[in-house]
Amino acid sequence: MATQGERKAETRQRLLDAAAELFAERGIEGASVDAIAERAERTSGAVYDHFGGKDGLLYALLEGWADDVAAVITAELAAASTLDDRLAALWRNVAHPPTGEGQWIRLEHELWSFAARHDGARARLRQRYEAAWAGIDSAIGEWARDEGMAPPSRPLGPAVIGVLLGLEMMRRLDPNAIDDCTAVATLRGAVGAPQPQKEHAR
Amino acid sequence: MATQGERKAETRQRLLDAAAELFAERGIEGASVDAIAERAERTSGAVYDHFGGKDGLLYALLEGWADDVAAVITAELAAASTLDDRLAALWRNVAHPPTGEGQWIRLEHELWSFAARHDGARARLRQRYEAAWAGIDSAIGEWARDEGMAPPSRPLGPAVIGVLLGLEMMRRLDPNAIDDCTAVATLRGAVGAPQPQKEHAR
DNA sequence: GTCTATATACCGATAGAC
DNA sequence: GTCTATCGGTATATAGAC
Repeated sequence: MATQGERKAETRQRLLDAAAELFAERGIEGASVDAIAERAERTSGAVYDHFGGKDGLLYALLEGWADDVAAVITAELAAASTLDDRLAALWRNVAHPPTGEGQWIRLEHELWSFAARHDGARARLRQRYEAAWAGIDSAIGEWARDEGMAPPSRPLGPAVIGVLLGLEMMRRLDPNAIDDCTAVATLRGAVGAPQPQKEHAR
Repeated sequence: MATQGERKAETRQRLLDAAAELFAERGIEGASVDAIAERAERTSGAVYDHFGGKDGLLYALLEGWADDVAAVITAELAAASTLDDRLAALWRNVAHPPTGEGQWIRLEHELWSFAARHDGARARLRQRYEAAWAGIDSAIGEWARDEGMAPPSRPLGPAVIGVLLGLEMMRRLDPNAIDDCTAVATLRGAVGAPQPQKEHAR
C-alpha cells in the first residue's frame, strides 16, 4: 500500500517522463498540457497542481535532468582509455544513443530553441550547460596529462559540446553525412589535438 | 500604377518576409497564420491564396532562401585570401551577422527542429543542406590547392556546417563561451588543417 | 491529489461579398 | 486578390465535486 508521498512522487515522475517524450516528439509549443497528462495517465489538473503550469513543468524537467545526462557520459568516458576512444564514446552518445530513449538530443534542441525565445528559460539552460562545459574541461585536463600534451590555454568545453550537437544536426538530416571517423577527427580539432594518421592533409 | 502581377509579387514577398521574422521570433508552431498576415499588412486569406496554408508558406520560404544565404557566404569567402581569414569569415557570418536581420540562424534552428518532426520538411531541408555542403566541399578543394595541402579524403562540408551551427548554439547561450580564436581553431580541425601556432598543445 | 466541467481565447481553414 | 465573417477544433487555465 503506497503512502500519499509515494503516490505524489510517482505522479510527478510520470508527468516529467511524459513531458520529455512529448516535447521531443511535438515540440514544446506543440505539446499540450492535456496530451502530457494523458500520456502520464493523469489529467491536466495534476500538471497545474504539481508545477503550476506548462512552464513550471519545463523548468522542473530542465533542472532534474542535467545530472542524468552528465552521469551517463561520465561513465562512458571512464571506460575508455585513449583519447580517440574517449572522443568516440562522446560521439556515440549523441549519434547512436544506447539507452531506451534515443531522442534526448531532439529534446535538447527543443529546449535550446525555446530558450532562444524566452529569457527565463535561457538563463536556466545556460546554467545547465555551464556545468557540462566545466565537466568537459576537467576531463580534457586529465586527458592532456595522460597523453603528455600541454593543457589547453582556454576553456574548450563549449567548443566540444557545440561540435557534438552540430555534427548530430547534420547526421539527422542525412545519416551518412557524418561518419564516425569524421566526427572523431573534428573532435580532435576541438580539443586541440593533432590529427594522428596522415590520411588527412599534411 | 502597379499592375496586378506586381501587386501579387509584392504580397507574396511581404508574406515571406513576415513569416521568416515570426517563425524566428515565436517558432514555427507558435506563429499563427493571422499574425503572419497581419505583419505583412494583409489578411489570413492571402496566405491561403498564395501558398495553400502554413506548410506551403514554410516550404516556399525554405526553397527561395537557400540561394540568398549561399550568395552572401560565397561573397565573403571570395574577399578573403588565407585559410584563417576564410574560416573567420564563415564564423563571422553565423556569429555576428552583418545584414539587417541577425536572426536567420534562429530560423535555421526552427526549420531543423520542425524537420526533425516532419518527414516532408526534412526531405526539403536536407536537399537544401546538400547544396550547402557541396559548396563548402568545393571551396575546401580550392583552399587545399592554395595552401599546398592534400585534398581531403572524404566530404567535409557537413562537418564544417555542423561545427558552425553547433558553436553558434553555445555562443547564444553565453556570448563569451566561444571566442573567435576558438572558433577558427575548431574549424581548422574540421577541415583537417593543422593548428598553426604553438599556443595549442604540442 | 485527482477528477469533471467549463470559461475564455485562439488556432487553421473556408465561404462568400466585393 | 483581398476582405469580413465564421465554423469546428483545441489550447490554457480554473472552479468545484469527490
